[in-house]
Amino acid sequence: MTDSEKPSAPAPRPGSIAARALAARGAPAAPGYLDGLNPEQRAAVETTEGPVLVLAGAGTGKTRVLTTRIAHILASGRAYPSQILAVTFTNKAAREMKTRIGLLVGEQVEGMPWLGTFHSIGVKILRRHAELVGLKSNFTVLDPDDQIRLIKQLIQAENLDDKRWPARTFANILDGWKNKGLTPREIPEGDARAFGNGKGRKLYEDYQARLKALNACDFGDLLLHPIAIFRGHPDVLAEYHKKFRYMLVDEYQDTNVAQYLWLRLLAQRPQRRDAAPSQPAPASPARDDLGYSPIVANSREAAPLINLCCVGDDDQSIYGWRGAEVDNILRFEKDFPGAAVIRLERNYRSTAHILGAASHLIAHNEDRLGKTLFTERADPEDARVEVHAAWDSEEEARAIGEEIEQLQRQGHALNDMAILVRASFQMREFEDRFVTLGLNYRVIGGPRFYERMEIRDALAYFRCVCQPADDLAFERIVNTPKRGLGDVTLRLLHDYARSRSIPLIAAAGEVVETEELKPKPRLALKELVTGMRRWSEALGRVKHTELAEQILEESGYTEMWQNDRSAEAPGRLENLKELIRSMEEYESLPAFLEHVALVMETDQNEDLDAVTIMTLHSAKGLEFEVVFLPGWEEGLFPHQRALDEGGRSGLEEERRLAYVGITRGKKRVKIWFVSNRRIHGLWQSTIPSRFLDELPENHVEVMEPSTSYGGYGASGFGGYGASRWDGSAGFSEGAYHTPGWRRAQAATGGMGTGARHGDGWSGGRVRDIDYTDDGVKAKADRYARGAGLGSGRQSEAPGFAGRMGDGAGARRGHNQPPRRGAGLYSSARAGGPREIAGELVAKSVSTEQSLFSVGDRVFHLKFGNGTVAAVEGNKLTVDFDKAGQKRVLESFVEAI
DNA sequence: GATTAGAAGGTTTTT
DNA sequence: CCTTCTAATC
Repeated sequence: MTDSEKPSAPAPRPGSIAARALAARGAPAAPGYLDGLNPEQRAAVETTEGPVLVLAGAGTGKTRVLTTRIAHILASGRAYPSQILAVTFTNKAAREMKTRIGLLVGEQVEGMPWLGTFHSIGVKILRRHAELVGLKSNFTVLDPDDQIRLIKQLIQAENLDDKRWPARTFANILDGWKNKGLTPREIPEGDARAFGNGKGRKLYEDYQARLKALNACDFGDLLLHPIAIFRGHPDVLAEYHKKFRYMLVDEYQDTNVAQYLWLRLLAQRPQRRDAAPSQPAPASPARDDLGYSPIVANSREAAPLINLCCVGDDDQSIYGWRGAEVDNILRFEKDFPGAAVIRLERNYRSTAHILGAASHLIAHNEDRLGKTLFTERADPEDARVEVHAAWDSEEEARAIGEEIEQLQRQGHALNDMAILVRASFQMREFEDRFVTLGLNYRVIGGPRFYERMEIRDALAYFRCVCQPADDLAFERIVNTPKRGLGDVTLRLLHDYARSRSIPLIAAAGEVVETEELKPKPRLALKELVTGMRRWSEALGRVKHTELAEQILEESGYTEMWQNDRSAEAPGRLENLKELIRSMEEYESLPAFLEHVALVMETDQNEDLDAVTIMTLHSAKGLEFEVVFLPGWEEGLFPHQRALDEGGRSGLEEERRLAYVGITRGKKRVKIWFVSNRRIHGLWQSTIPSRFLDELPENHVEVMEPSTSYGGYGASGFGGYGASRWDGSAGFSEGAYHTPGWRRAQAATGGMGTGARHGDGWSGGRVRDIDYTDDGVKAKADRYARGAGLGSGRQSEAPGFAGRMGDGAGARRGHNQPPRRGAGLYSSARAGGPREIAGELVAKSVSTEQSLFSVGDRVFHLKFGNGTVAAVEGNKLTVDFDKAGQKRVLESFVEAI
């Protein structure tokens, strides 16, 4: 045990006279840290004993409660810092918590070794007992990339076609199993059969065996191994039972089954009478089958106290798709009978309109514990939640850009504004627009620093040096830079290593002494091997930052990039320097490596004033004065795939996402939807999201389209006919059946609930953007240089020549969205019949004979009358009288 | 072994 | 449409 407990002077036993005395002492004059808490928050802080569930709605001071609670436990002498287990999901949350506790209790926070993420605490526990699961305590934590490479090897070893059975897919399946806390033996038979010709279970077993051989584990194992240890070694578990007096869990709604089991093992003390603390879990992940009886807290006899406090918000559970079990939070009271449930509903963040809109929306969900946020702020000046329509996504970006500029002119900081999108492909249009506007923006969630190729290569070198058994790292760098050590050499090394059961590096060391390799590769390998030996030997002797530099120099890695002519090379070298710099804070190379494995993140430059663009998922927990929510269209949001695969609960999760989005706004929330969006390069008609119809009329304002683009459709909502807001049309609860909904359907040619969108939506990536740590600058520079670094993208920014005006299509090339309405622009453009590929595509190509033939006159709801120019299956090419030539689906037109 | 053409596939993501 | 990865070249 490394932490600084003082067993000689235990904290007063809760409930003891000393404890009560302490509490009483605090009672008359409440300590300062309790000031300013509302009654519910205060209850959440002061109910220290027994299980507590705090349902903390968005913006209700959740973190404050958590940190104050810890401060209170410490200040009242209930426990020492080292006796508190406080778990979060992200490093960021852990860091913030630590800082804020520090503000309350000062130095004491430094004595809290058990404040961290599930995974970092898992690592800590595992390092202490690694040998119990067959690892050495200096095991490596594999990152997903290594994991996939390893799985690929295994799939090939099984003689499976790695095309048909992609490693990535198996990695996902594996992840799912581990999220559920399942060991190879426990996975459902069906699952096991479904992958790789029934070899799923075998692959899982092989994978685990391989990890053990590599002295490594993956992220999932950081939870699963401790669970196995706790189950198999009651003495170890007891040690932790004794240690942790108070447990706190943040974002409880995001916990998966494995995390639940982990927590439960720690929280559940053995009962006196039926002393069976650890029962084996059966194969099924279903909670009721796990063999746990509810924990009876503070029950008669000696059942020890479980001072577990979980904080969460079922309405913000948005990670079901990656294994989170909302059910964990919904069942808390059953799991822990007698639990105190405290609701925090007083919101300090948003206006009444925003809260009203969010609450009304989320009320459409059935699976929830039910909370209603309220605020005391009542400012008649507060803006309602705005709903805007745009013709297409380009206009959406343009209009939002304009609005942001206007807000900026009014004195708002860009830092106070955010654009929250459902899917990352939506970001691009905003980026493009902002670049042409010269508007600073920052993208959250791009490729992370530690995921960059050069960084991963460098780390692989370090890993080889620190952990000679790390074959994966060795494989990564054996021929980087190019040394002429290709497949042949590697295969030989593998065979050699396997036959002797030694790691690759060791094998390499031996092979170079033999005649097995040709002179050239032999020499190259020898140089690498001697380098490794030299570096390993220098490990404790030379300062780690210097050693790191030395490794990169001597291996030729730095040189490789110096000789690289490509545009990215300088940036990569810069990143390598940054890597070395960031090592300063750590004591040694191994210490740094551990940090890297768990904390895959880069600090964003927050000094710069910039609009934030990010996904709704990554926005959870944040707040902004002004929030833009674009893309509220069926199929995109709610996402088609969530609907298809998740059914009602999928829809509910999407709705929670919408709720999260709205509740990020403090002052203003502006929702947008468009009528046409480009999906996979093809333009598709879209219909407004059902969530729009679930917003309450009295908190929402439907905005008229700005004048320059107006003129389409009869009402404000482009082309969709009247919406429920602009008439006296009644407002009913039925999500699918509001007048607006039905009209929208009718107006788009009877497109169902997205069914026609084929197999889903998606889009390009923003990944090519070569962000340095400061995304904003990198992107701007790239355009400033004129020479595009990436592929295609720069072709869309025509030089910079003439900022594209706001008029329609400065950039419209041959792929255009359908022109709006009755061809506003149809004859305005220069030259001849334009090639218009505005395609409305359905994947379900009917083989039937078309009802139409060339020359037929047809009518299309959006494009008006036209003449059929060509027929191709169920797709027609139509020369519209006003809108030009388009390809449309037969079902979208009718004969006239 | 490096370059290049073609195919596949394209929600959300932390650790 | 656009990116990414693999297979087929030189």
